[in-house]
Order: sequence, then structure tokens, then C-alpha cells
Amino acid sequence: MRRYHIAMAKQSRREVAEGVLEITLLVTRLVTPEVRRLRPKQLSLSHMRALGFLDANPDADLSAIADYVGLTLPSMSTLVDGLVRRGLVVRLAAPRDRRRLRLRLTGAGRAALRSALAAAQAVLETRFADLSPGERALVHRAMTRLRPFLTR
Amino acid sequence: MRRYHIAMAKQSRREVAEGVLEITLLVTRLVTPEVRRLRPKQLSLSHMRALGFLDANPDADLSAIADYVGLTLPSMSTLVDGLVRRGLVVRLAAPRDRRRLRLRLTGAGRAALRSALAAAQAVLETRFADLSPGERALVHRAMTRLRPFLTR
DNA sequence: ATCTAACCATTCGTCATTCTAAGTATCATT
DNA sequence: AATGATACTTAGAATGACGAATGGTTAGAT
Repeated sequence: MRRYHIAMAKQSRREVAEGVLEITLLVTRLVTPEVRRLRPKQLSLSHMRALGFLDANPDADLSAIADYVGLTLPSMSTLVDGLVRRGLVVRLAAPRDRRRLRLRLTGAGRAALRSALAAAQAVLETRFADLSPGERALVHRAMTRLRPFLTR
Repeated sequence: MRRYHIAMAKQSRREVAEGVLEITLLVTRLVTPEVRRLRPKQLSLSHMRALGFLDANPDADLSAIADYVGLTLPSMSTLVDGLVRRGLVVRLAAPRDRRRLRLRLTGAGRAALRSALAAAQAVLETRFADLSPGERALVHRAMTRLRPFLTR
């Protein structure tokens, strides 16, 4: 395995946070229109995150999704409403508590999520086409380092 | 300046795109509720980015800001309208070209930007508190590399 | 010098997203 | 059984974004 010398500079936490925030906003701005363009199941970023959460946590209730996505309960209620109307999600009654919902992806929902994710990644892939292998490794490493701090 | 050996691995474009997208979604999830909490100040993320651009590029015209923030010209026009109405930005006429605007931050605008940025970045900063200096440098480098590919 | 094309910004109409406040149904506690 | 808490829904309003069309302004070609 080849090794490179990487010059190190002191970076304040503030600079790092600033950089991450800016890149996040740039990626979001780049990806959002692409995901939207997917016909006929156009999805917003919130939609994607809700579907992604449901994919990882089947039978979650509404509050859990709202909490994860960062929306209020009413907002998530109407958002899920749209997903149900499009046949991407089904509402089932929870077994012991009839106030709760059991939300579950349908096959169509899983497919829509997959294609939306693929579309989002495709934009980034073409954007990153001119990254050198070294830069790709650098970026990949950085993402790997960040992940545990963001998921905790 | 210290130097580190960084092990390199071959990373496919797909892996890099995947990683960046995942981190983007995670950061968005963290920051979104925090930005919502800024509601009384009425500054959205787009507002922040517009103000930030103006801070770095005084007397920029509307098209430049719209391009940077990633909004259409009409959207940016009304957005700036709101900023002007709140006294955060002033519209001046450009010297040589009367079609153009010269947009400039006011003192209040600079103050609003500072406090909004601080609030939005605070979440990330505390998250990244336990990153080692080496990891901070790595992440900062990666962000710096990514930026030109995202802004084109 | 004028005409034309391109450019900068705004207004208008529309749709999507999200909020708050209030309402309904269910559950838990006493 | 009554009361309060919880899970979700509905209603109404504010915001934010876009595309199309418009009004001026400038630059380039004839």
C-alpha cells in the first residue's frame, strides 16, 4: 500500500465545523433538485430520510420518525400521509397501543428509496469524477472519521 | 510543520459519493432542529449563506449571490428583499451598470450573521470536540478538496 | 446611430413544506 | 369512573422556492 506525506495544519474546531457545514449545504443544494426530478415518485430530502429510517427501523411509530428527521409531529403526519397516498408506506395499527402507528415500507417504497439514493449518489459521482485517487482516499477517510461522531 | 503518514486505500467513486451523501444526511439531521430554533430571528440557512457571502464579498450583485447560494434569481430577489426590510442589507446602485445592484451588509446584518452562524455551528463544534487534532486536519483538508467540485 | 440580442433584476401566480393551535382517540393512574 | 397524559390528526397561516413574463439597461453587430 502506498503512503503519502500529508502536511498537517492546526485547525480549530470552529474551522472544521464551518467547513463541514458549508459542504453539507453545498451537497444538499446539489442533490435536492436531482432527487426531486425523479418521476413519478418525486421525493424531498425529508421524504428520503423518513424512508431511510423506516428501512432501517421497520414498524417504527410516527414519533420516532419525526424525532429522527427533525420535524414536528404534525408535519411528519402530513408527510407520511403523502407517502401512504403514493403507496410507499403503509400505516398499520400497533399491537398493544391503538394510538400508535406501525409504519412500514412497501416494496414500492423500498424501490423509490433505492432509486432516489442512486440518483443522489450519481450526481455526486459525476461531480467527483475528477478527484484524484489520493483525494478520494482522503475524503473517504474523513467521512469514516466523522461518522461515529454524528451517529452517537 | 509536522507531517503524518497517511495510509492510502483505493476508494471507488461510488464509495466516496456514498460516504459524502451519508455524512450530509447525518449533519442535516443534527443541524436542522438547531436552525429551526433560530426562528424568532427569522434567519433560514439560505439567509445565512447569503449574508455570509456578502460578508466575504461586499458589493456583490444579486446574480453572484444567487449563484453562490444555489437559488434562482427570483428567489434570491425576494430573499434579499426580506433582508433589506429587516435592515440587515442595503441595496445600492452599481457605479457603471445601472442594471446591477451593489448589496452590502449593515452592522446589524453582520451581527445577525455572527450569532446565527455561532448557533448553527455550535452543534457541530460540540460534536467534534473529541476529534483529535490530526482528525480535524484531515477533515478540514477533505472539505477543502471537495469545495471546488461542488461549486464548479 | 440604430437595431438586436443578451443581461440584471423584479413581479406574479403557484405549489410544497413546515409551523402552531386545536381537536380526537386511546391509554394509564388513581 | 374520572382525570390527566400520550399519540396522532386536522386546520390555518407563514414561509420558501420555482417558472413565466416584464421592465429596464448594456453591449455588439450592422
